[in-house]
Amino acid sequence: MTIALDGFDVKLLAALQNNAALTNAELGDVIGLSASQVSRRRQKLEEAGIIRRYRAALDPEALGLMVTAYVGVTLGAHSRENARKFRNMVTAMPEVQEAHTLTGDVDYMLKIVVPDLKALSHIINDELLPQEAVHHVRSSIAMETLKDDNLLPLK
Amino acid sequence: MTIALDGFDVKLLAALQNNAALTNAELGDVIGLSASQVSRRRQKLEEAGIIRRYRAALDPEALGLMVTAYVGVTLGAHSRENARKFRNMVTAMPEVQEAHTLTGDVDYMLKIVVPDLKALSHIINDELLPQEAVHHVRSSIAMETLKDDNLLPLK
DNA sequence: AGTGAAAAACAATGGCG
DNA sequence: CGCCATTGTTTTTCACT
Repeated sequence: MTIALDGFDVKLLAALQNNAALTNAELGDVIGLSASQVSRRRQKLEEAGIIRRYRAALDPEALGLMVTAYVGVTLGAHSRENARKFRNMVTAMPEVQEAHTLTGDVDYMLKIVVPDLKALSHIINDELLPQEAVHHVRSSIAMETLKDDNLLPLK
Repeated sequence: MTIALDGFDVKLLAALQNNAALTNAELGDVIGLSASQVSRRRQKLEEAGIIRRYRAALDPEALGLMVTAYVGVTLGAHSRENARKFRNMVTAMPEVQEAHTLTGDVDYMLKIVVPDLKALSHIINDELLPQEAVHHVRSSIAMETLKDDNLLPLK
């Protein structure tokens, strides 16, 4: 399942994560390859799972999603069962964009996107805090987003 | 530039952010519309900027990017010029996936993806801290990522 | 606002150098 | 890996409701 990537592959991946709407011929122009070779390499990269999926990136504000927040969650009683329930819950919540366990004094960091502060308050007070495992929640609201492209750095 | 979205549009956007590789005919099956209507609506949504771009989502680990970190940055001397330089710098850094100004005691939160801890250390010590505006940096490393799909919640 | 069919563009494959 | 030709799909446009 693993694969050796050469310079063409890396360039192709970089181009595709920037703009997956390019045709194989256009991609070929950018990276210096023929369209048919681009097609073959793409298939390999998709099969190998290096390209996970293709996605449309949407404008949150145009969809009324005005609030992005980072929510740090500290768990209290570290029972396996409660922790498991908490993890299942955040994974299933559509407002949770990202969820990671972190080093440091906060157990989990959630990135949450919602229409307004009322919706954020609802999530914190009515969904997160009632969980048995949750001891403490601390939210910070993004006032300004300088960058949010989530483009991986490819050399 | 603004547009009225009906139920078809919302379903179409939801389907496209999940999987932009679907053909218009497949999308039509999912949302209950003919391929030609899907094509017309897509064009509208693209022109209106609601669909910002199409992207390939890549597997970070397959590309050797093993470390995700959240770095909170506190600025010291709040001179406009130093803050501007800081903002330009983080915006230009490819390792910075996201950068937001936050409410609370941390001025900026950066999501950073790098190959290893050495690269993270380099960014913090040799790029961030030498900036005049930067007073304090605190990094937390993601030990486990439960969710990282960045799919917007569409009702 | 929608369908269905035609025309144009594109992707994917195979053969050859 | 480039180039070319072929085939099948897909997108887009058009006529019509």
